[in-house]
Amino acid sequence: MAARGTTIRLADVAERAGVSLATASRSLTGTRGVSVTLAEHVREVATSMGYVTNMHARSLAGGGESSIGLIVSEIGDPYFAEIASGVIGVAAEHQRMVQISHAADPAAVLAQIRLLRAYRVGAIVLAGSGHIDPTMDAAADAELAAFQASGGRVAVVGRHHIAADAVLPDNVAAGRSIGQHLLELGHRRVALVAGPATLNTVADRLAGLREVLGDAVVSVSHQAFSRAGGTTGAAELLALNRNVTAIVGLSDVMAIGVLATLRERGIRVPEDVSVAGFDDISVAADLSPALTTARLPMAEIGTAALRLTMLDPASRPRRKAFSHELIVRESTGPPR
Amino acid sequence: MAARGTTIRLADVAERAGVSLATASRSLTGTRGVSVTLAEHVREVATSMGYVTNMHARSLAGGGESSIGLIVSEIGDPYFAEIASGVIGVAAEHQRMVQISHAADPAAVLAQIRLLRAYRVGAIVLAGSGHIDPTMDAAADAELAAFQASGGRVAVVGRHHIAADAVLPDNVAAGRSIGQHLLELGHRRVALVAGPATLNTVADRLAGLREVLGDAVVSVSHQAFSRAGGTTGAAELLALNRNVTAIVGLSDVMAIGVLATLRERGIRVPEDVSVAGFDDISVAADLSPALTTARLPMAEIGTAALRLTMLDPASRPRRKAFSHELIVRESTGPPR
DNA sequence: AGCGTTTACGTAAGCGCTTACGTTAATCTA
DNA sequence: TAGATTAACGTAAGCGCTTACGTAAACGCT
Repeated sequence: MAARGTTIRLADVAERAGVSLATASRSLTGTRGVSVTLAEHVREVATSMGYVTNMHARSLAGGGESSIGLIVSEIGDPYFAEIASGVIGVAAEHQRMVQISHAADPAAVLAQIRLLRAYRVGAIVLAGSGHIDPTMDAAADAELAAFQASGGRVAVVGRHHIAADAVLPDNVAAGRSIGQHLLELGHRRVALVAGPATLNTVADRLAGLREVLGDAVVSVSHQAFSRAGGTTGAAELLALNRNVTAIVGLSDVMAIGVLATLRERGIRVPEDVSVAGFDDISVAADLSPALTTARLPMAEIGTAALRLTMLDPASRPRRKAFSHELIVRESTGPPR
Repeated sequence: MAARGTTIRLADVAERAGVSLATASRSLTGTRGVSVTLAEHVREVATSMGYVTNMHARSLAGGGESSIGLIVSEIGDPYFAEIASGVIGVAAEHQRMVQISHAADPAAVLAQIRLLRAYRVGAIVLAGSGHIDPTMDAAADAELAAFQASGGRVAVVGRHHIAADAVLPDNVAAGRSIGQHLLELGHRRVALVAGPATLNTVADRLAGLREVLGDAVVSVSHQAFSRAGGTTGAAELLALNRNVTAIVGLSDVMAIGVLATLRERGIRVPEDVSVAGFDDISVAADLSPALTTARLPMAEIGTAALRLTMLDPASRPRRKAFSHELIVRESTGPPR
């Protein structure tokens, strides 16, 4: 909170401009009912005095636009950073602030939703994946439901067990595409380095891969959904020595970890083993070697999510599907 | 704003719990003056009723912790994403929300500072680079000064023309290290692909490079401080055909762009030309080839910036310097 | 010209909360 | 055990703003 009794109130501006508080308020908010010249005058006085609206007071009184809450697992992760970029872009178009929260586990998500509610945000975009087991997200879902019941809007990205607007990346089909691609190249022994099995995103991608690959999936390692998870997953896999000809990371970030481990061990990609990922984060094309991946337009998904919350509240929840695109680059090739 | 007349107020909780508004407030905020058992009872009632504090009201009334404002050029850029991650981490430790704003040019920065002020944030972290010409940032600086005068705290990362806490990455020394490294490898014709010449960050890195490289700098291209800027800068350079043996991008992101253009043209790195960058963003090690760079710990810089704002206000402004570390990887080698 | 409308403002009632100040009962000090 | 603290709670005064309502003047119409 700003201290110092020097804070300039709207009342001060009104007095200095020789008008009532009401007129001053109307002049600044653009509400009609004030002659243009007077309004202009008030605005000049306000500017000259360095007046700054107190959004808290404005919100309390019922005016003002609300801000947007965005919950991500980790903003340092390119996947979420790109979603955030999309969300912030749209928010800025509408003069809305975006409050970003980190929340990696269900308890943290719940806490952040509570906080966002306390801040009376108008909408919440939940970017993290939902869990297969509905009970894990139950508390958070209940909190979101209460938020919606009180007029708040919410949009989730990915499958969640909650009646809210949703942006759905087609993870299953993406998994199929990657699997198909590998199969066509001739791979019959592929390993998967995945994130936590409890996440819908992971489960869906896994389902798509398995559907196409079938018995060709000879190993699945569940690790943290991060680069570090990718490196340990790959290391674990190598220790198993299952003679795989391809490894797919369940996200590009994980695939980057896989690539790192492989490089470290002197295993060539794609000559010795092929590697693929999901998402097509922007650096995917610049990796060593450039990563084959199933592109899902994260920034667009972010903008779409926020846009959903801004539509007319009627006939919700809405869902918007996003299809993927297989991007074949250098990290995949025929098996030896 | 939440709609529906169903909103549960603290007064409702107080009534239901059979206590006064004041006691209810004290129970929830932890203020002493209430017997532990009564406070506990009130809290239970509040929870059972699904009460959610109205932060706007709380802030207006003078209680409550304020949130943090963070201004970045583009959250999708790993450089800023890592800073943001650091800031959000510290903020979470203190139960503070972080409001993130995108602002790429001085006018946008000014607008965002105004908005942040309106939201009565307690502190503002300005992550974007300052400009060489003080007049470009004059308006924003004045706004920040006013913010500080009214009790707000501000921390900037990098050189800015304002009396505020600052975290200073040693860009000049980083430039020297990169230059030195190239010189030692035997390079005598190096090109620089830089961001806007008006930015302090660019100017400082440039100064360090020039100090060491001297006449060895045969070309400097100023582009957008982004991957795209890197690609066009490299393309421009290639068109000039100056026979350079090394190219340094003024940031890793730009270097990535350079690498992309080189790869596209079939120019090998580092055999045909060496490439280096700045920052050591987390993917730098995973590039093709792994990028030699001057590491500046962005996440730490983010946490340090926010921490500065939380210190005792006395004896400010403070400045905290961050030194760099030369990370030699595969993208640099002796010239042909 | 007379009456209803609209326009331009002022007055004042909150929005939901914290906290200074009072009041009473319980605890302590000498 | 009387007087002084202290603890536990209630009362009420705002925090800075928006907006419903009221009023007076200006405007429109027949």
